[in-house]
Amino acid sequence: MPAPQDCPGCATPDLAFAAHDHAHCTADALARAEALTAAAGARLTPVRRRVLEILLEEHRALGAYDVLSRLAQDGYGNQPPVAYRALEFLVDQGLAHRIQRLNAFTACVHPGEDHAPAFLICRSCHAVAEAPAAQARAALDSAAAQSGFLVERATIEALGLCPTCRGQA
Amino acid sequence: MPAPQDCPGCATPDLAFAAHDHAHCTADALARAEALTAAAGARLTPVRRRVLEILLEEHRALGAYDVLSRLAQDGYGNQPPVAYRALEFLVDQGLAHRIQRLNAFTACVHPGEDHAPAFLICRSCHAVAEAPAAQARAALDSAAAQSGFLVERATIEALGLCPTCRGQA
DNA sequence: TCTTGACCTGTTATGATATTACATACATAG
DNA sequence: CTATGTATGTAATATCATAACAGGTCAAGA
Repeated sequence: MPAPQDCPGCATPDLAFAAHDHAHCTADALARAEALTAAAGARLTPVRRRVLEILLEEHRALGAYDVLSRLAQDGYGNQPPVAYRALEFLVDQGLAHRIQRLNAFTACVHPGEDHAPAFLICRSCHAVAEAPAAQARAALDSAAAQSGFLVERATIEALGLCPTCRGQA
Repeated sequence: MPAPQDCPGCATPDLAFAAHDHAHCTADALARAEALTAAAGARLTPVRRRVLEILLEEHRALGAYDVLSRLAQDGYGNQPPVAYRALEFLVDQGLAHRIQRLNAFTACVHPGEDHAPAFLICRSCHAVAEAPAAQARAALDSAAAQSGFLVERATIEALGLCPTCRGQA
């Protein structure tokens, strides 16, 4: 088995959007997933493994219900928790990412001004502040440019503790 | 009316989480909203104005249904589109932000490694790449630190065009 | 004045995403 | 072999979001 860096695939930023031996990356990733879960004392069961395969097969983000319908085709349970639980496991194990939203709105504190906001969301009191993120945005633009990707809109959110709640903890 | 920078409130990053004359910021923001919508030839109708007030009153992000239930208390319609439409208007006018996520999952391309991913999501072909965003993350951390906010988890997403789709456009 | 057309609001219905609660199966330590 | 913890299956329901259409308001122009 080649070392990870030998795989000329998805994990290499410049090649992420380019054609590459995707089957190779997939096999490689599955093998590493087996090793990592074993090392963590967790079990990469058939459903979980299949969900990871499904995610790896696609070069895009899948909704939980997309995953679920593919699982159902393979004879697994087709109720939402089946997919959500396997996905949660993979995220916990660092094998997948959840691209998430808050489903919420805040008033803009800089209306009428051109600005690149980042949102600081306190997980304790749920306060939200809008911080200036021009630098972070610039860094993102330049990282994207490495892959030839053109950023049109960016979402930068931080979940953590506000000063007040930090003081109380 | 004081100039915006005279308002010692929400819009000042260092003070965003600190105690301040919030009523002042609110009044100020509403006045500016009136001016901005008028200048844009748009109408800040009672529902829309009320929704902005509701968002401004809270120092946190509200779900559309939260907004809706407060609207209903004031005698406005209590069907989801009432809130969604007003919120959409405010976002279009730059008076509010929508904090959103994709509700989707991708396989991690760097499992087992400590990394700060940014997601590059092509709006045309829906491909998703995971780009290294250590710099953007560092910039975010430092912007947050200005307000005394401690970042635990960050979500950095870019919506735009991948190289392939750019070529086709 | 009347009409027209643009835009705003309300309502019904439905789609899409996510979780709770509980029942069953299964692996493995003792 | 059995008890325990963990994984999976299922039903029901909660939460978030949009499509489609009906009616109201208001201002510009005939």
